[in-house]
Amino acid sequence: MKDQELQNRLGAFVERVTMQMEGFGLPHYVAKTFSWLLVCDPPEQSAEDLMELTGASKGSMSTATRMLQQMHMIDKVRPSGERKYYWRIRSGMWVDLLKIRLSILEQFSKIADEGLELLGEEPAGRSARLKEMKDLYDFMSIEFPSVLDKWEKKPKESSDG
Amino acid sequence: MKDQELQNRLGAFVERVTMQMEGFGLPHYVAKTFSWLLVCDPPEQSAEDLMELTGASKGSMSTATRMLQQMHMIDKVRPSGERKYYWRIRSGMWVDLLKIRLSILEQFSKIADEGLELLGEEPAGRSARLKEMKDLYDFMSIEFPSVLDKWEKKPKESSDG
DNA sequence: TCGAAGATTCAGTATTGACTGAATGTTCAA
DNA sequence: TTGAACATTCAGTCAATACTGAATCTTCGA
Repeated sequence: MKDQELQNRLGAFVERVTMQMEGFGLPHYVAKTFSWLLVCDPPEQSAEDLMELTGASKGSMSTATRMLQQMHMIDKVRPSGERKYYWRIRSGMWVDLLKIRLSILEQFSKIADEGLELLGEEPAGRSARLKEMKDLYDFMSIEFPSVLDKWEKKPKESSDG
Repeated sequence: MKDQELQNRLGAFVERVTMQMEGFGLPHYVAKTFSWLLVCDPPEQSAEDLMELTGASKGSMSTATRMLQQMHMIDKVRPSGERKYYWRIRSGMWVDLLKIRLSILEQFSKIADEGLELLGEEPAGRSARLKEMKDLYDFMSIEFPSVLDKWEKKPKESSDG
């Protein structure tokens, strides 16, 4: 496959990843920037490179890289002797992303508690909806982190497989 | 606690739940409508009731209830002999909500596959980022559903606890 | 079939948020 | 300390989405 053809096909692929990441609440260009960083060569790209790949403006790119960095999804690096910064996907970021999303489960349990406290003197039937919510999220707050734990303790296969 | 005071406190509680649900991508009034349905008395409320509780317009309420129904979060009921419809939280909806969100995990795995296919002839190092993504989501696509399964098979405690 | 209660639609308006790029700030080699 | 390279900020513009409510449609008892 020629370089240009690969780049075109990757462009279509990047669109799909971008849509998926938008579902996580990322703005379009932030998602697109991240998606290009997933497949670009080399893995390190400057702001200028990313502007060309995504078509975003200087300002958008500054925002995009900052947001992705704050979400621990990409790292900023500066090779010694260079004036530019480069950005690359942060190793292990997918697990971190899952952890953050799973921590929301505990929020749900806590919020349900607050509601149950307020309804304490009301007839028990009125609390049934919140109780159902709390029971599930309590359970998941224990089970999901233990799955992540299992993943992190899992021996990784070598990359020649 | 007086009725009015309880209602005021529930109002503040509903605000919190609303914010949380907005994080799921629900528009404000949709989230607010859902949140009131979690704690209202009785659990069944008409569109008119919900308009008063949330302050939303007729049109917004029509949209909100339709969306929540399509997401299987609430049910529409009409008591025999009445002209009005009533809405109530759907029993078991929290598990369904989780299932939908977890099905996204499989999407990630599939998307990573597409990318890996495209990069097939490239040096192996270039695929490392997608490989890391795929491995994690493959694992979670198996583990998370089995947690849900465990929940559904779990004997439920009686409600007098 | 009629009409009143109730539900839905949708064109118009308001609001929010994304995006740009010129101005400004920062860094560092010389 | 200077200025060239690069990064960031933010006021202004544009686009997308939420929300309203009058008009329209549906339902069902009489």
